[in-house]
Amino acid sequence: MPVLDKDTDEKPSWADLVEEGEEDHIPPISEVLNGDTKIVTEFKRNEDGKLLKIVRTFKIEKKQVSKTIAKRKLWRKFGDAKSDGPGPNPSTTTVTDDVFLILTSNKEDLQQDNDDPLKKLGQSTQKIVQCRICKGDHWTTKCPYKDQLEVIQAQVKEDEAAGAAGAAPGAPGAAPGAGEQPAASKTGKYIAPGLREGAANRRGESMPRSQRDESATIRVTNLSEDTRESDLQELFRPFGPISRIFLAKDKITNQSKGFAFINFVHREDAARAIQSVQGFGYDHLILNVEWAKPSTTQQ
DNA sequence: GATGAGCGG
Repeated sequence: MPVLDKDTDEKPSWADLVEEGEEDHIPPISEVLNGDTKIVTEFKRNEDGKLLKIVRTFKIEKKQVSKTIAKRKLWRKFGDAKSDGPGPNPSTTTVTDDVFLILTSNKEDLQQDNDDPLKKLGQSTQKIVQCRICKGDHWTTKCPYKDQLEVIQAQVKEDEAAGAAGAAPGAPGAAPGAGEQPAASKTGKYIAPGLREGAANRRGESMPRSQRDESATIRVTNLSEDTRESDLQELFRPFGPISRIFLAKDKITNQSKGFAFINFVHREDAARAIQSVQGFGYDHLILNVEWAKPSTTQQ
């Protein structure tokens, strides 16, 4: 900018004045290129006023520098480095190794990511999920053997409790980590106590179904769009304790879909609710209430 | 006229 240039030319900064005063007879820093070596010669005055010549030799690695970056060498320096020559001043600047950024969104990388799973699947379009129980291609929670697993877990828990109480003579695996190995079959595969030969079938004895009890769930349809969960709560509370209310809503718009599920604690209460609220006029609409079918994901 | 959502790995 011409205006700035004028200013700086006419009124050098205090720092520059001091520098100039000190440097009156000091030759400027110079760089000489000699093949792949750069020799930088600098003169300095030490504390005693003696002139020192500092020669630094740099080995230049041949690199491809883009034109845009090379142009920066021509930029006018400012501040304390105003009088420095082009390029980095070795007395104030350390040039380190290049740091390369690894861009993970690289197209090639993405391509590779796509390739790998395909290889794994052996060109099939199979789902990638694998059941931990039976190795089938469904989630573990959807496994047909899941109930059995529940029994195993329940049995293990029971045994742990029995062992901790110090009772139950002959109960194996008193506590995990007690140095005792769990009982193993001839094949070395672990078999839960409840499933071992001679064990009584105690399926479902101690553990309640992990799934929500849907036997006391009713479905309410023909709700007006501005019905809220709290409204349903008020409407059905008189019949008995409610464990859950689900009002179907559009995930994105949050708009009510006009039907809801009410989980009562007691099935009798649910039955009475159906009896009473069925055909009930609510918000200019007539409600429809009936037993809910188990949800799609219920087993 | 509509039978929920989302969690894992």
